Amino acid sequence: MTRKKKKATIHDISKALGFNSSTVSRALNDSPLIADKTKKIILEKSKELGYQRNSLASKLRTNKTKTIGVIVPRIARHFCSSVIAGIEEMAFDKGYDVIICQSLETVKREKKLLDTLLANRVDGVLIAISMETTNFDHLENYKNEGFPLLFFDRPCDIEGCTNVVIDDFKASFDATEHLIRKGCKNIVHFSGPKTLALYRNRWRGYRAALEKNNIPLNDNYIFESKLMEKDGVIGAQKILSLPEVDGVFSANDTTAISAMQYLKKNGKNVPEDIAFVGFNNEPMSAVFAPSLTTIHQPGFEMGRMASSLLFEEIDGTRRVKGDQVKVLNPELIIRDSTSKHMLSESI
Amino acid sequence: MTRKKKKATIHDISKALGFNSSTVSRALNDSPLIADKTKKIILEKSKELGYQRNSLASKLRTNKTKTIGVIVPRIARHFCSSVIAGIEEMAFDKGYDVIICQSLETVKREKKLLDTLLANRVDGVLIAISMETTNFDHLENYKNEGFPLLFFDRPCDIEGCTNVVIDDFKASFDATEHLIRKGCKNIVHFSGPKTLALYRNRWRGYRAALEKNNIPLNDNYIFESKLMEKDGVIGAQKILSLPEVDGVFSANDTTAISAMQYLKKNGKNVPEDIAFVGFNNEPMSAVFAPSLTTIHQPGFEMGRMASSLLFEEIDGTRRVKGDQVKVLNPELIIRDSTSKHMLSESI
DNA sequence: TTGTATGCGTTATCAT
DNA sequence: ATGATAACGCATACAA
Repeated sequence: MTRKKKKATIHDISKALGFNSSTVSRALNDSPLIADKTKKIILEKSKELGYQRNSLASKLRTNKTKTIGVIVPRIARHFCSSVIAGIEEMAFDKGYDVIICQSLETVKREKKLLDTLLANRVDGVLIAISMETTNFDHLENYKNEGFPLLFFDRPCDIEGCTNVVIDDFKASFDATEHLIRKGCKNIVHFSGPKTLALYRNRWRGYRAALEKNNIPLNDNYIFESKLMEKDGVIGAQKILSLPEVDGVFSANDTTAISAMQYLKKNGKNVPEDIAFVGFNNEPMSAVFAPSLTTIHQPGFEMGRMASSLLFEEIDGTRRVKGDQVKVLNPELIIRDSTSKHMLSESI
Repeated sequence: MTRKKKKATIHDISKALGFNSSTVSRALNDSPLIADKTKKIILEKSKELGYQRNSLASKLRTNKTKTIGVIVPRIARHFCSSVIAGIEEMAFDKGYDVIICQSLETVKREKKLLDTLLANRVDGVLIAISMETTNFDHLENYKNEGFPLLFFDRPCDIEGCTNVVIDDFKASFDATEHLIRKGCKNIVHFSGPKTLALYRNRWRGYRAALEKNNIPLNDNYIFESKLMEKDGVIGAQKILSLPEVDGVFSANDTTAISAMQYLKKNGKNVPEDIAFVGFNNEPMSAVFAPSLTTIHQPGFEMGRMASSLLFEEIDGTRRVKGDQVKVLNPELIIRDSTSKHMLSESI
């Protein structure tokens, strides 16, 4: 256990060899100006001395970090980690590093993370805003300064933003109509905070499907929450007091599964008594009994798309004028939680 | 959409106010040397100009980044994200930033990430090595240079390392003995690569439990793989050709669940025909039918412990001489996948 | 309490 | 093809 050694610098290499430090720098950057044999000598010596470039100095000098930041609500969520995988793949191809951060659904952390990323002069940021984020000032400031900031999954309404999202309206419309086709007449909707455009869109899709099928809207059937596990229990309890309810469209899987568990324990059968459709296609949903019909979102694709747009903005190859929206297509995954064989289905 | 503006520096503030830039620097760092009213003026102006400290310059100058790196195999894994939560909490208290990275279980990425972290001069690194990592050279070099590098979950055998782990031997012993008590006589073990000490320990625990209970060891019952989903299917297929098998101890939940699914589809009942114990307590395991008996690891606690030790090493308050191991206690979570009511249980 | 001068390690712009 | 020098933005030792 040696004591912490001082790191070798290009000056150490230059002194050891008699070359000037700028020659060393150029050689280490594989500049075409430097003779091959010189490069070889310098590279060897640098290995010998255990040289490792100080990125801080380099970034400070060049004013480029070749690094982007990503802020997601929670890295553990399947959808988030898919998006991250897509981003990392794209970034790798472009030679960029990625700093992953989680806001844990709080604005406070979101602000702090954004500040830290910018203090570290990342070249751009991709963000899925937190559930608490209703005021966009902290984002708008940076956006107005011309900083490459791009939103995915949860769109942001401020001017001049690029949003990469899935078609939440259509997905929810399809999900709800699927329940209706399965014979459901009294469909509850587990909604997230309607302060988020995302959840407003899902709610609108639900309503549109009911309207189109001449099913009266009932405000008592909209349960708004943060869609945590406990909210599923609360939702299930409310449902038990509404015996006519025969279907649930939940804006995420976690809450749907939690509700199904509670209902099963309390003598309700899924899908026979109540059918369920979730959202997100968490791995858990395929494995729960009954497996959950849900919406699959192309997370990996979204990550690739969002980062590729961000890189265009960073490189200046994309002119950003006014709002831009890229919409990806979600997919309804039909499973057992809606496998009723009811009369209406064959009509 | 304004064009990218140049960021304000302490010099801009100093010029605007007539103070020297070092006064500005001190004021922004809330130095006690600076008069309160001066501080106030400088702070106001800095806000007006939208000043934001350039961390790169600051870090370069001070040779301290107040940042640690964490490398985990996959951020999506429940256990990993629990550890990260613990690390982030501890780091927040100490005023450190955390850079999260995933090796995706490959040495290549692991090396690259470690290099990037060190090029960015993080103050220390916490790592759970990848499954492929059998050669520790890339880690040993840094360790030998006195760099604060600390291992968690998957211990590292190189000299002078601190490892924060759970008692994998005991957990596996308990898991296996639990199966034995439930009447299992022919117990298969799904093992990870035995090149990892972690999986060797789990395998040893399994063997020790069999030996203690006078159950002959059978090498055909050890299925070694990378414990992916597909390995569960392969394992299940092998089991179908071994009709005497009545129990499985799997070194992770994913593989166990995948195997249970396959067996169920092929007419085997769990736990009646074959009982299962997994490892990791993934959320999915509570939700699968039958729910999976498994080992819960205190991830959050491990994260707090590991980071707290790392900070001691960074601060120099901990003398690191020779190997150190911190062992946390896992917990057997008994669920339906081992709920046999067999004769032997009541003996 | 504030100012002056210097350097962290790198790269870019000159010059040779 | 290589060298000399300045500058990126900040923090600190020293001076006043």
